Amino acid sequence: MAPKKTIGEQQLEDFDLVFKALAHPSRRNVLTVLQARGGTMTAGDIVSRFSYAWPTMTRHLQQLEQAGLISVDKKSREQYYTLNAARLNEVMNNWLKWFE
Amino acid sequence: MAPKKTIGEQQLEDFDLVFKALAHPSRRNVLTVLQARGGTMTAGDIVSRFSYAWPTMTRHLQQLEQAGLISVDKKSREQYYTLNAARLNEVMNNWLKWFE
DNA sequence: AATATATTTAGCATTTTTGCTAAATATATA
DNA sequence: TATATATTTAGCAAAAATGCTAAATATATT
Repeated sequence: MAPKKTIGEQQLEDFDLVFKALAHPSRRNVLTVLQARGGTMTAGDIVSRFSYAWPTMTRHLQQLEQAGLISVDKKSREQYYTLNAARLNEVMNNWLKWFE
Repeated sequence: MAPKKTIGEQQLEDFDLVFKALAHPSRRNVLTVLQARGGTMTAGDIVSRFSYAWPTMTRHLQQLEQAGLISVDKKSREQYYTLNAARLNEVMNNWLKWFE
């Protein structure tokens, strides 16, 4: 049978993934670089702006993707990563609601 | 001489400490428990609501304190921890500004 | 003074995260 | 078909985070 998550459980899971993704400064930087450059970049463009080996960045990007903060679109050989700012704001504001 | 941090450097450091503190679900839970119970609790009250050994919770609380998300006031034997919701909202909103 | 209460510090083992290099895959170009 | 380009997967070592127990500290009570 399907996992059947309640809305609260889903939200808890979202908070977990998103806060874990945002825990590393370089992952936060990826998001701001994406935002600053219009929202979409290829993996290679992103890698070239950081001093990480490519596989290291690949993994950071995957974590951001699992959290839903970026999405990928493959075009021929290149991966286009797009910032999901709406999701970022939504999840964070949902969490911050508890502290208003 | 004094470290002389620019405002931007200070903010970067804030983001680092705050996001690191929020990375662990139990630390986030401590904040919501504090909020739900009026904003202030003793260390013992907090410990009793979680299934951690006391030293483990002590360390979580110290991390939250270093991030400025809670503050402590010692009264005789007890430590009163108080949620700093204003700081939480301020730091988070400062960061989220980049993605508006 | 002796004991009880509230909490922290020290030290250690386990798990998770991070970053790297080497190898693999997939698509494009010559 | 051979080679170049873009990127991921596998596997490992080092660093950081997490949780525990035992011991220490500090204050209150008897």
